[in-house]
Amino acid sequence: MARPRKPLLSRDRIVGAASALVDAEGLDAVSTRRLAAVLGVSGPSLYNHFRNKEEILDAVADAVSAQVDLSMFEESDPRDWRAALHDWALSYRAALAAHPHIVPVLARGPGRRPAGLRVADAVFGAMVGAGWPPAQATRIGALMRYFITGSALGSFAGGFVDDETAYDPADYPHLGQAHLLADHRRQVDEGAFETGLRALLDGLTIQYEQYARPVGGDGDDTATVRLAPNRP
Amino acid sequence: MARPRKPLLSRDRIVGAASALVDAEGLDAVSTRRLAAVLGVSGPSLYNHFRNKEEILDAVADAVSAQVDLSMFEESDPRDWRAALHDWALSYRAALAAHPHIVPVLARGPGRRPAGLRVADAVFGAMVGAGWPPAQATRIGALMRYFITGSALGSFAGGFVDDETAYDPADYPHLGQAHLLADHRRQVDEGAFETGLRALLDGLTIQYEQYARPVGGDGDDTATVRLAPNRP
DNA sequence: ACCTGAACACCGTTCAAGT
DNA sequence: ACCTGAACACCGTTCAAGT
Repeated sequence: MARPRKPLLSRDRIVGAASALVDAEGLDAVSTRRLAAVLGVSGPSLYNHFRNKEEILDAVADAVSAQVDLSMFEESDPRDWRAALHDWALSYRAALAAHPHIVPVLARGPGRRPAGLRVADAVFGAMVGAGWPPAQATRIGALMRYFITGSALGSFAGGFVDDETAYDPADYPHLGQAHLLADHRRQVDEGAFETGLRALLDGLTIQYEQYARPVGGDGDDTATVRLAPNRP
Repeated sequence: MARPRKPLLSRDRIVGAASALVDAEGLDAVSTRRLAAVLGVSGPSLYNHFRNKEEILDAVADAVSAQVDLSMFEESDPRDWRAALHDWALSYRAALAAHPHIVPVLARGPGRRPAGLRVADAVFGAMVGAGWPPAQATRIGALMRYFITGSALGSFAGGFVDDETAYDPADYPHLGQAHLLADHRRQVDEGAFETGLRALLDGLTIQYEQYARPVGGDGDDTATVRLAPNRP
């Protein structure tokens, strides 16, 4: 059999199988040959639908970005930038946490991935709409990304080994309980994320009062922006 | 020739060559065979010094962690946790920015890497010494890691493509200038890092007043800790 | 257009053999 | 102890051939 009358493959089928493989066994488990085998075709068939393996993984990453809820940026009062950012961060993190193995691919930046770009666009637009100067809105999009992808990638607690003898008190005087972290992995990571997110939003609130005036307060929908020096 | 009277290889030589290869050509360029060729030996020789390729890359990552300055945690007044955290974050980011390709390996967590553990130990010890409750000190270590590694990994600006046609205004109404980001890559990333770091420290300062009282104010060097609920 | 098998230039790792 | 070549079981990708 050379070409079937109905195509065996589609971009969506390939992305679906690749996602499942990434979730189940990690990035390293994805080879074009294994992926093709799962799909019941031979390895080179994939190249009729994607230029190379990287493009397949990019599509998997973009499918995760597509899961991020952006509705809070449309619905809410533009003055509620803080609440919107908070809810978006939770949704973003939840999407990444559900597919941790693809995060390194996603963290490289939006590039040309449509869903990733929609996320960047929505955040930037909402912050500008809330009265942030564009340069600051760009920075907010970037720094939130740093924090969220960093938290999804690192799994601080999971990075420690569950082995009491691994952390000699003579070498690391304060890490006596570190081996316990592996157990409490989820709690520690979620606690750190919550604490960090709250700190970030509190800190940005302080900066907001220096950089901008909110928009739309009295039916005036143009941003009244006051530029302030970068360091107060 | 089978075994030379003086060893051709050492762990340090291997790590040095691997670091250079990672910096020059990225993670994917490091294969055991290429690395061995650079070192003038055959591929399997490396296995006399490291168990596998992953261990070599872990050692490269740890060499980067070893560059992080930790002196601010020893020298400073324990009450200056904020200044110490700030300076440490800059030093950490600088170390990662100098070797961006190894960041994905480093971001997986300290594991058993000695230098990475020294970093975690120093931060945790300093925060507890400054009066933070241990659970909060753990979270601070984690969230700072999230932010710093996320910023070193993502290069938000570098993630955009320098191509005016890539970001159609119909699809992404707010990304009209996005293709310019590639040019200003360093500025945007550094600006976002500074803004985020300041926000994080401002936010933590607010939380500090709820969680703890500073230590050593009147020659009393035990922490007086008041536990507060996680959400105020 | 879409799939195939064969082929090319690679991989990481094991292992017996050498000194 | 430390290096070697041979070998095994893989890779990603190209390409001519088939329908």
